[in-house]
Amino acid sequence: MSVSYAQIQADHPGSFSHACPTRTVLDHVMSRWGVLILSALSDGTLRWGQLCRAVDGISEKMLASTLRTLTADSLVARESFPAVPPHVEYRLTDRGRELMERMLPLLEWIADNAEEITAG
Amino acid sequence: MSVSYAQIQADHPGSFSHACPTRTVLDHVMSRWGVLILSALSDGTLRWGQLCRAVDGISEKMLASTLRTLTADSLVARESFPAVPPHVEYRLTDRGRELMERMLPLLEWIADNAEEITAG
DNA sequence: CTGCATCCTCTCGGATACTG
DNA sequence: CAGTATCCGAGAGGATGCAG
Repeated sequence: MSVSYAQIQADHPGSFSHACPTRTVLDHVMSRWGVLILSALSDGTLRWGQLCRAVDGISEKMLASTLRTLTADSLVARESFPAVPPHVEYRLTDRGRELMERMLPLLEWIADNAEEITAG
Repeated sequence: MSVSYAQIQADHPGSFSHACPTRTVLDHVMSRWGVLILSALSDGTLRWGQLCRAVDGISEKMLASTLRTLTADSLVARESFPAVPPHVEYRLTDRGRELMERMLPLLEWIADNAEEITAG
């Protein structure tokens, strides 16, 4: 049996309604930069500078802001190594990896179909 | 073999870079209201008024605007029945259904974990 | 019933400069 | 290297009113 939206709402009454936590998570995870940061980290640990380059076009401000949100949601873990110069690593948590397992098939489909969709 | 972000980018060079069509599709499909409208339609055809009620909290302006975007992307089909009063139906296209097949597992995970994430 | 037009607000997000 | 602080514009998005 494949999952249906009706089934999800039956299992979670009130899901995706206005004030539901799902809306908050949706906003964080499906945000413009959130998706791309999570995707970049899905290939492994990255440092700040590497992330800045991996996520094409992101500003330092949005990188900092989005990383704070994702870290607060325990989807991304931040590890700081006291050293000069500073060294900070970001990686997915187990929860973040679970999320990306479900996100990547979607991204693959988008990569496969984006050209045709925007050509329309 | 499970899909990886690196593999997606290997198959589609330049994917998810700044000016890539994937960015546009991402913005449409993962937009605040786009997800919810597509989800509501994944259970079947709905009329304007039903959609307005199904997507809790949406304004008429954003419903119209988002529907136009999704229709232009051929993810949603609009069918108008000449009658008084007007009768208009919206449903997923085949392309839209393909998309939602990959989106729903993600939404299910979010529904399962949202409470714990926002509690953090 | 199904929208479009207008106005207004507020947040996202870019640019730039600065710090430990 | 890894951020923070500040300013500012553009666009998302809400409320209201009106049209076919």
